[in-house]
Amino acid sequence: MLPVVSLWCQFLWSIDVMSKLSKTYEAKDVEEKWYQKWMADGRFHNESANGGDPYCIVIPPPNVTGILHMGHALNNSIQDVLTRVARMKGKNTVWVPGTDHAGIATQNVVERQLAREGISRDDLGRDKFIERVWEWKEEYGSTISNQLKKLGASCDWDRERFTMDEGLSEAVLEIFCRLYDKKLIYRGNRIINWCPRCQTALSDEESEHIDVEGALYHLRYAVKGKKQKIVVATTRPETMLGDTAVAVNPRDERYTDLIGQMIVLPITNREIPIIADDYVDPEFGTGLVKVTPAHDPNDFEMGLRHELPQINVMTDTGIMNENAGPYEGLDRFECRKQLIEDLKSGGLVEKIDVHQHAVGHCYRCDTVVEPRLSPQWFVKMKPLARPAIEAVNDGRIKFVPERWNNTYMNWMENIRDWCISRQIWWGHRIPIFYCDDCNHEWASKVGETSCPKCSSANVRQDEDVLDTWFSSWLWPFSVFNWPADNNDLNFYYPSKTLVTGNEIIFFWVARMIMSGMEIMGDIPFDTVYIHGTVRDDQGRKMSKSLGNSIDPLDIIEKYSSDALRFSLLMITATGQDVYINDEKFEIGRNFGTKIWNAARFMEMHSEEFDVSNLQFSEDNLTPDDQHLLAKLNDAIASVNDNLQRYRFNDATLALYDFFWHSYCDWYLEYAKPLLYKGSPDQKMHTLQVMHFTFSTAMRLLHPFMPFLTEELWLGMGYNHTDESIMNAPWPEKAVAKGIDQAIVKYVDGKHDLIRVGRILRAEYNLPNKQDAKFCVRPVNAAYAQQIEDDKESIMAALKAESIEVDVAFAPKGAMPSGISTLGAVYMSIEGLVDVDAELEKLSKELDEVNGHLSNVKKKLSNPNFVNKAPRDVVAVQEKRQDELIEKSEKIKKMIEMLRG
RNA sequence: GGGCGAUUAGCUCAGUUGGUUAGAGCACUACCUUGACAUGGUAGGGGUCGGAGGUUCGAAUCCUCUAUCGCCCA
Repeated sequence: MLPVVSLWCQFLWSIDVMSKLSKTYEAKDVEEKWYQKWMADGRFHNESANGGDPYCIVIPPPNVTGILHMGHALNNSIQDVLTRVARMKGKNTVWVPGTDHAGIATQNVVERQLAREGISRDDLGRDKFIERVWEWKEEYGSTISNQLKKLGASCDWDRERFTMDEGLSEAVLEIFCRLYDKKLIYRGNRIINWCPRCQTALSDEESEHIDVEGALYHLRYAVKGKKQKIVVATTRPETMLGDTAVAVNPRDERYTDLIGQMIVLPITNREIPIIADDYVDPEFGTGLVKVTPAHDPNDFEMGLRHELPQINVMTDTGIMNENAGPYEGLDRFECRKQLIEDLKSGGLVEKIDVHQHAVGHCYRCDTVVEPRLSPQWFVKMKPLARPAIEAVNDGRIKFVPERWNNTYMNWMENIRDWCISRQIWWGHRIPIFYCDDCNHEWASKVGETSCPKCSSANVRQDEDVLDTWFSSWLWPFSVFNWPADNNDLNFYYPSKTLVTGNEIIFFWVARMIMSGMEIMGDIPFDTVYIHGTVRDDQGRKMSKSLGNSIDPLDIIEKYSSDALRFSLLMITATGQDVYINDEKFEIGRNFGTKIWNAARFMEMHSEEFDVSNLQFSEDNLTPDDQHLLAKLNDAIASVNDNLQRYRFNDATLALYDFFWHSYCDWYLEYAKPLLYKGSPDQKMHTLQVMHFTFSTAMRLLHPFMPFLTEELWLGMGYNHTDESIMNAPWPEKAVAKGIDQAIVKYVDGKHDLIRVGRILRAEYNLPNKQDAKFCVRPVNAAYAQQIEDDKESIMAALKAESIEVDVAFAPKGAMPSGISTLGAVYMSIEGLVDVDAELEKLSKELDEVNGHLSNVKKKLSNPNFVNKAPRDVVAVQEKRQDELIEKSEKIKKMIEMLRG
């Protein structure tokens, strides 16, 4: 037993000596460790007093009841990238987090909790109930914030806000009173969307229209005093109990003689008039519509025009009331069934058609919404919309992608008043007071006990609370303690970019722009980046009921937070919906592993190396050094450019490609012989280039993979300059000089040459261990010299025993060969060359080249092309023609040699 | 009914102002456990860009029509 253990320990020890970095990357420990450290060091926090260039993002506050889903993960990964980049650029950066109180949702949660205890909120009473909600909030309300921390979100948690906290409540009351006094908030008896389950009004936006297969019922109504029956079509027959007219279009000649006659309603036998109104669409149904002013918004308007009575036939729980006659007490859908049965037996149903239509559903509980006549509070939107439309029209605020402008404009230009009162208890209570003695009504931010008009103590506050969005539309300035005049607000407002999904453009984005313009007189943010919706791999929205959601926390557990972030950003094309499955996250994990192992490799060779000196001499740069540094500069340019355009997928792709291919596949392999067998000077120089490049790449990658990069920043010792990579300088422009583009081009050619050589090896199934001899016939003397100078590294890449470089090289016998941009490559192998296979390969290649060539020739011989195409396009084709001719000639010569 | 988006390799998606015979990742095939990495390496097969028409010297890219799917609004 013992010897085995000791051997094992020895083995572990030897690995330990090789590298301080562990063999595998333990994401879980690393991520937890660094987040705690960043928090403890206060790295997410900033203050206006520190001055500088402000950069502020406000988080779209998730519901306090929420748990992190993939949409949040994407949304916050994007914000974190923007925030971390700004911070590294040295801006005074603040990302304000927080949650909203989600009135209906939270109330539902707590009511369910009470139900389990066998009590209702009414048993408890308003004050006690609110206490319970606060208790719930204290216990569970920080769930989503904690989950955001696992994601690595660098929010300024010292500034975390809640829409019901004192400061934000103050802002809500202040705004309400201001708008009330400006007559922009009013009370009206109108048709609103009523949720019979939540027993509250909803705004138009909160009623989600879902296409359902319903029925169009054709009902027969009797004309008074005649045997004639007319037919009306309706999707909600139960509302006929509240009909107060039947309407036709005045231009509909079929029914001209009916106008002014009376109808006797079935069941209730009430008499109602036939009226003429332009609203009626003669094409729909029979061209006759029943009018129910208390249960339909259009009928309501019609009712006002014709002074029709309004008969409400339901209670607020969706049960038929005393106006429903025999159906009193029945549920609305039960009533519908029963009523149709009764009408059928009376021969009063002409037909029932299958009918596709959109039915409003409560966005919180999915219950079918009932349009209902009810006194509610509204915000008058048209005056608020005007400046908000302007702000987008003149470009002060821009949407990315631009097409959302249209969606925004369309909604804003047809905006309707916003119903803000909710018949629930959890929320900001409407600050309106009524005097029961003199009927005075007024708004006040403080609790009132006497009437300012008649001094009566008989006053009471409105029972309703405000829509949750009435607090979140103030978010960009209320989080900075508006209305109190303060430095933070002056400094950080307006914020920079709002990052959100398209589903809350109306709910939230548009309203924030309106409140910003109205209250602050300035835009709340200058850019609105709308990202796509995260769906499952069948394109379905992720939802609990479908059971198709992927929990980001599971992904973090399985692959790491860095992997989650990087993968999400890499597969999310700008503004397009993103389809995910578990496997997608392997991209990020594998990339992280690749980086980790590259770091271990460097570290193994850096024992004698001082990372505090990364200054390499520009005169000593080898062609491969220059190539790597050129690619690094390209990556920096690409990442910056794509970030600016919100093309996160292209930014991550540039990082991925640079690191995996330029750094690992080419440079690291190039460096191996130098590090293992080179002179101390060569080794020193190579490590300088490697560490310089790696440390720059880590900084460029940090906003996307914050944890891994921080771990390596420390692990590699780069923290001697900046303690945390979070505060290290962001690579904004080219970082390396001394690069000759001709040499970069040569290295591209060298890579091509190596590729051609490898193909030759593969074609002859040469085992890895078997060395091969190569001959190269360069296209010119300059390349010949460069290849000669570079022979060692090319030989290593090709596992070649020797390389003969000769501009006049002619194979003595049959040799496998290929064409690279630097010149022809021949492989000398022992034994038989498969001449037929070589000939076939070469003739295939010749066909391909000739195919290209004939295309190019066709273009160039077309006078229209030569005359009309831009000169540089023609020049490209001409150059290409020359190259193709040359290549074609070469292949022909090779074929001849093989045959000869 | 109005608006928007999608349709490109077996799968998931890029392709930015029209200009080399269309790219990536995954999956697949062959070879490779070489002293960073098999969560890896090397090489390879695979699509003519939903369909039709048009504009143009030239179209995956622009226009029209059309089909299918999805989203938003009424």
